[in-house]
Amino acid sequence: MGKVSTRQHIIERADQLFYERGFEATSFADIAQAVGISRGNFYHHFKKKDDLLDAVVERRMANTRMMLDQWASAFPEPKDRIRAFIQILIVNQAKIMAHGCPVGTLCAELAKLEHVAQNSARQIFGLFRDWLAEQFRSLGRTQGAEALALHLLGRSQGVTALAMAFRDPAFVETEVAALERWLDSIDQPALPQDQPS
Amino acid sequence: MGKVSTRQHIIERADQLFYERGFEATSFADIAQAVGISRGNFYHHFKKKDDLLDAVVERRMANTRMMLDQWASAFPEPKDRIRAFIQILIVNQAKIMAHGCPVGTLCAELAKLEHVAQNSARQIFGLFRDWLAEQFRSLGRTQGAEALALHLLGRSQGVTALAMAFRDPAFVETEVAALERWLDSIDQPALPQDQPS
DNA sequence: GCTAAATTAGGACGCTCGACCTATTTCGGC
DNA sequence: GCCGAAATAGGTCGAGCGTCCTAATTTAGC
Repeated sequence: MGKVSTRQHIIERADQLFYERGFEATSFADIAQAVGISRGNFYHHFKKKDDLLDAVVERRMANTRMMLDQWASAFPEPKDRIRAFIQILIVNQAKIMAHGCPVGTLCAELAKLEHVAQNSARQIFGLFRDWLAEQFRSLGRTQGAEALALHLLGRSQGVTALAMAFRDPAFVETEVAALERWLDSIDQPALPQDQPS
Repeated sequence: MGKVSTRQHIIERADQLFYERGFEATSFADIAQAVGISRGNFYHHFKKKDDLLDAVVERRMANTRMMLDQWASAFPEPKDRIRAFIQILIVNQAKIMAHGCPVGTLCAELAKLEHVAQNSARQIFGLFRDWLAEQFRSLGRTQGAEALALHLLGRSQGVTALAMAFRDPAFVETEVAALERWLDSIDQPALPQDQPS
């Protein structure tokens, strides 16, 4: 039936704990206890803690891709798709105020540890950046699409950082409203009849 | 004599290492080695690691106050003061790309550890918020001064987050330029006549 | 149904950590 | 110059960590 493999179960719980407590602060014993298996069993699935981290990052990549695809199929309009991205700040507001952005905080931690996996973690941001850039391109902003994507990504990261520090729901809502106004104000240039290069 | 007390020396090095490597990842042995003292000597100055963290946060608070005061005395115009804040992103660009914002990353780490000192760390953000709000008030924005301050603080945090992840100097410079344009666009309402002062 | 492989359990290791302790040295007030 | 306090050095302890190991159990192929 709904039996998920132990390996998958480990990855899911590790994903959650890495998010809530951080990578270094989460021990194998913590995860084993959360999954309900022995510590020894652990090492049959993941020899090194870094292997587990790789699997978690891979899972987050896959989940992110799924989410982006889902938005793309749910919303035909690029602006609605971008709005869905902005709305994560509201949908996950409680978690964000408690533990920040899963991607941003992981990248920050790995950067401080000078961990090899920080390149992989950065790629999750890359997924959002590229997807957002594509939406802005669909809006006709073929020129600075990537800059717009990075701008929005950065704004979103800033909201999560202060949300975590101040834990003020009103701030999050104010900033989300500002982001949506910013999005609305983006001009959707009429397509020129011929491309004057 | 430039002789600084051992205690002060410890705090300075700990401040630096907490920033570069993170609080938990920095051990007493690391700091002792950096200072050039024995581990035993350490415990004469700080009984608990949390005591040292408190001292580091206090130091950062004091340094922040000094920096803000310095800006206030160097720039009579509120907009120039705010511009000085924005320019930290350029002045500390290299450090920020390597280790992020000292305040933001510390708050994030302490939040994940559910550490008692996260309230103290948050106060450093509070210093910036209040100081920025005062500048916006001086600009005539008495109404939404704090919201403007938090907006700017958040924008700055977002830049540091992506700067750390992507390590792209061009992104930082683009966003700083955007922030300065945003600042310039803030309307400075004409003072009403009945404001003699 | 047998057997080899996959899975699980749990102990053991070497190490590092924060914390504590006891000596020894340095220093300042009188 | 004496002496008590401050400062420094370095050892030790228990706990927790990632890692590894061996043994028991379950599973799957033929």
